[in-house]
Amino acid sequence: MTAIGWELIRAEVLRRIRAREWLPGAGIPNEEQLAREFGCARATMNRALRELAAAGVLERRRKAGTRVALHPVRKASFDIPVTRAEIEGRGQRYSFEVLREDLAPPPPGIAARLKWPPGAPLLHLSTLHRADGAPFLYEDRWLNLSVLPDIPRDFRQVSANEWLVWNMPYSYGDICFSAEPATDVEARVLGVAPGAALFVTERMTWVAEAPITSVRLAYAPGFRLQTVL
Amino acid sequence: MTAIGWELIRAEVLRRIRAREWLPGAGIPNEEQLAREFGCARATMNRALRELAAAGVLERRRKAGTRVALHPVRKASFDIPVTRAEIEGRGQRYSFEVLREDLAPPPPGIAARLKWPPGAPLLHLSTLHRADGAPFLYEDRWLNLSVLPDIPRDFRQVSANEWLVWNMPYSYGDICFSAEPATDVEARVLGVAPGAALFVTERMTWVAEAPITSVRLAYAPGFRLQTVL
DNA sequence: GAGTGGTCTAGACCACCAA
DNA sequence: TGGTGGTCTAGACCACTCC
Repeated sequence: MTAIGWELIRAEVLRRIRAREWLPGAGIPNEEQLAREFGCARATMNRALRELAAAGVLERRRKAGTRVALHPVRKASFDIPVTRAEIEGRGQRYSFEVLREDLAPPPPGIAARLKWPPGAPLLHLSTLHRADGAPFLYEDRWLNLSVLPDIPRDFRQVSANEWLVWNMPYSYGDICFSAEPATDVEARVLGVAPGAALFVTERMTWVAEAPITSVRLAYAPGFRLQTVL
Repeated sequence: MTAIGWELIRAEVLRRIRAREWLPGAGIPNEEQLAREFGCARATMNRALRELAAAGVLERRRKAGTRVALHPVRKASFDIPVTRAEIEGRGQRYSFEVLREDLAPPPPGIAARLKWPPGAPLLHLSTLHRADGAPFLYEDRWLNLSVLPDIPRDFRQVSANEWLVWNMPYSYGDICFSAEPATDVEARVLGVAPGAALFVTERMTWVAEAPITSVRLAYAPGFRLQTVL
């Protein structure tokens, strides 16, 4: 039973917590003691406990030691695939259609959140993504051309979504999910009644202090975002 | 200047990727070579590259080596707080009200997903959570009493939500987000029009093969789930 | 078969922070 | 100020997988 993998150790620690052998809020032995008990090196014990701390199960502080989290925060995480991959991953045929493409100043709300000077123009793109020909997602996007030098002439061959992933990857931003009634435009494009409940994703993306894009994705009814805890 | 060794290395590797010094799809030097270049131990290099691989920036395979991810998958993650904490965290006053509490067989769909014998009863709880007195969240929950021995007589003093986090933590399950039109019950309870767009969360929770609870959370309009990329 | 990442070890030093 | 976790090292063996 020597040389146990850190994953086995993590599993055993988690078992003790779930089995109430170690109670929420109570401290557990320190790394050195546990390493001796499990017959492994301290670094291996550290790896196992670190992973559990990252998952929110344990709380670790120098000197204070390691304790079972009192208020375990459930952390959910999921992947955000490119729309093409999302649809093709379901075994459906992907297509898209650019509905609008022009230069215009963004509405004040979007300009403010992008910290974009009011009145200055951005590229405004509206795209409908289809799965097996049926409307799947309506994308309303504002693009900052000044940080996108090699931007394509038009986005009719490659969707903006995909182009950005290929050409401006590893940017950062925030994302927000909500349920909203379909606007008239969304209703018409997606083929639903105005006011229908739509799952909406809004993203703002940046690279090095410069705003790249603000996008609103309105999914056709039936869309579900699923993950495991 | 509080950055640690492996974090600095990770940052430099990420910089090279963003700066196109290492191109998507192309391989990068192996751990040993990079460790020599950065003047660190191979274990330190491994830590930095492992973190980037976990973030979806790098793809690593034995023998094949490490390459910059061709299709960087955006991974979003967020915390799911207890409802009380969520409301109090906004500086609002939390209260809740149990609208219904009885024993009944769950509807077939829920029974099937819980792998629960059809016709066998579960505890059915409906709770309205309020923020500053205004309806915030309608919770419709099915609880498996047989794995919850010390369950409270009633849930009027502590919400089921909170009791479960305290007494059955570290369970696992899945979670699903969608936008749905308000049912008649939800509309009446939340004070919105039937069919209004509601953000809905559905969770199934298990402990060691035994279903604990299935819950549907319908948020009042205006709710937004936010996180960073 | 051989090259690469994944992991483990034993020891060491350091940063942090509660006592 | 001492105990604890965070990290680094140098070396080693192993598992996987491409050639």
